[in-house]
Parts: sequence; structure tokens; C-alpha cells
Amino acid sequence: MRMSQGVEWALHCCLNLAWIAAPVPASRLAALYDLPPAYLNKQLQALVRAGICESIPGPRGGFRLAGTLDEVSLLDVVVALEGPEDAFRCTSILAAGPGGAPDANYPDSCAISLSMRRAELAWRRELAARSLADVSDDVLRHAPDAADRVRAALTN
Amino acid sequence: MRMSQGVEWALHCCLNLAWIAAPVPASRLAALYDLPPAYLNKQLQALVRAGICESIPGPRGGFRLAGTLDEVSLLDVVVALEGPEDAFRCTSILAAGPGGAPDANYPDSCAISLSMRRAELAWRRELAARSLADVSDDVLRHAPDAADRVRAALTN
DNA sequence: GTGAGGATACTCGGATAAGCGTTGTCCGAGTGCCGACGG
DNA sequence: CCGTCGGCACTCGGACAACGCTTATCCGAGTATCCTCAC
Repeated sequence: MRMSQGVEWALHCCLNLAWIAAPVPASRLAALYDLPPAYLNKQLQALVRAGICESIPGPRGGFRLAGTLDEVSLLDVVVALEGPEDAFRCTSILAAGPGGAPDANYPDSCAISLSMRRAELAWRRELAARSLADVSDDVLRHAPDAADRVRAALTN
Repeated sequence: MRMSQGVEWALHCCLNLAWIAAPVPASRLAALYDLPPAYLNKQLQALVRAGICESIPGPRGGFRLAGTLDEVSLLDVVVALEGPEDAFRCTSILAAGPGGAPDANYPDSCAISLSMRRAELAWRRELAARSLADVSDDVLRHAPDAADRVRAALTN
């Protein structure tokens, strides 16, 4: 089980975008961290589809945050890139077993499925409780000049 | 992000094995739920490597639980099949960014990595707190004859 | 000097290939069972 | 009748392919900019 690498990239990019007023093209964000530009662009597209970012085409265009950092949770970014489905997916194998009812709703009744879902719910709750603004605050508390450095690097 | 299907199979199999005294071959467990026998065997091998199950070769052989259900948590089974690594993996992209230190331990210092790890920790804690005995109790409370039905199906 | 028009360069966006992990399959090594055989 | 031996069937275990998703790349559609030119 492995989360898409785009999640990490997107989170860093969102923070950087919040620290910059003007739109930033994907190619420049990619140059910051030595990432493949076209692929990073693909991930940012997903953020646009989710309403987290806005895209501006043409010269002086690029991506920018649609709202403010406190309106976006870690869960929002994860769902935007990974989709809304759970990692554990009940395939209702009990239906084929002894005493199994083909039309029973096993994802909602099987004890195993419920336990796994409860654990994922705890994960999602933790992600939803933490906004990008919280993360940004942590970063700036630990390295107050981080935003300035990013601004300097992105506005060359 | 998708968890291996083997986790679901292994959890169901562990419960069934606990309800049966004698070793059960993988082929019979697979027949219960219409699963590919050889592939299920592969998953059970992972449980053996993790010390959750024991395997007995030869006729009248098969798999059985190494200990009791309350000694095995959901996390144990997940780790046995998925490995110990986190789903979110910090690749230290900050090291290549402005003000990045190539030798800094970013997985332990980057605010994004820490937040994601905290969420996964909540998930793991929930999984570790729930033993297979708890799940079995839930099953038998909801369907008291489940163990009998499995016993009847497996001891044909 | 000023406004219009067009070429241009830059952006996103989706369609199109490679890499890798999960899924699935196969055959060999080992082991206990069962029957045959000799005492 | 009882002990021993050999064949056998059954099991796990690891090595070997197929599929699907993540990763990566490319080119086209659209747009703001800037230069040129006519008035």
C-alpha cells in the first residue's frame, strides 16, 4: 500500500502558492524541487478539478490557490489526488461462503469491514482536522524565512 | 491508494482457522470463498513468516493459528501482508528547494511529513487496539452459528 | 503620437507510452499415510 | 497376527508470467503580450 507521490508534491506546492501573490506556472514549481514538470502539471490539474487551485492560461499564467489555506484540509488534497475510495475495500467474499446471503450489504455488516473502516475513519478524521494553514504556521514557526526564500526563488 | 486484497482474505482466514482445531489446507479455505487457491496460499505464507500462522506439510497438513486470537491485532495482519512502511513516504524534496539542507532528516522535520505521519499513526493505533478476538466476538454476537457453519464446511 | 492588427511565445489540458507492484499460475521438495509383504 | 518397507498422494514453498495502476512524456488549444504599421 503506497500513497501517490503526487500528494507530497501537491502539499508543498499549495503552501508555496499561498506564499506567492501572482500565479506560478507548473514548470517553475517543478524547477524548485527538481520534479518532472509535465507530471507535476498533471497533479495540479487534479487540484483544479477539486476546486483547490485555479489555473490561468497564457503568458504570466500558471496556478494559484482558489481560496485561503485555512479552507483546505490535508484530507481535501489527499482525496483530490487519490480519490474518495477507502484503501481497504470489502469485496463481500462472505457472500460466497457458508451461510452467505448474495444480496446482503457486507461492506456495512461484516465485522472485519467495519473494523477496517473505523481505522480509516480515524485516519481521515486526523487529516480533516489539520488545515494547510496549520501546516504553514508550523513551517513558518520553525523557519520564519521559508516564505521569503520561496518568494525569491519563484519570482526570479 | 489501495490495500492489497490479501489483507481481507487473511483476516477472514484467521478467524476461520481459530474456529477449527485441525490444520486446514489453503485449497479448502480458498474453496470456501471462491478464491484462487495458489494465490491465497501465497498470502498465508506471509502470515507464517510473520509468526501469525503455522504451516504443516504433507497429508492432513495445512495452516493453523500459531497462537490465540487475542494475541493478533489487525495491525499485525496488515503489516504481515503490506510491510511495515508508511503509505505516505517523504522523499525529502525540500532538500532540493531553496534553503534546503541535503543532509537534513526531512522525514522527521518537514511539517507536511509529520502531519501525514500523525494521521497514519492514528490509523495504526486504531488497528493495533483491535484484536482478532474482538472481531471474532463481534461476529459470533451477530451470528452465533457462524463458527459452526464454517466448521461444517471445512471438515467435509 | 496613437490605435489597431497580427505574429509570437508561453500557459494549461488531455491523450499517449514506460515502469513497477499487485495479482495470478505453475511445478518441485518434503512429508505423512496406506497397503503390501515377509516373518 | 504383527512389524517393516516402499509407493503414493497430498501439502507447502518459492520461482515464473499477466494485468493494472502509478509515473512519465508529448503535442495541441487557447490566450496575453509585444512589435509593427498605418493613420
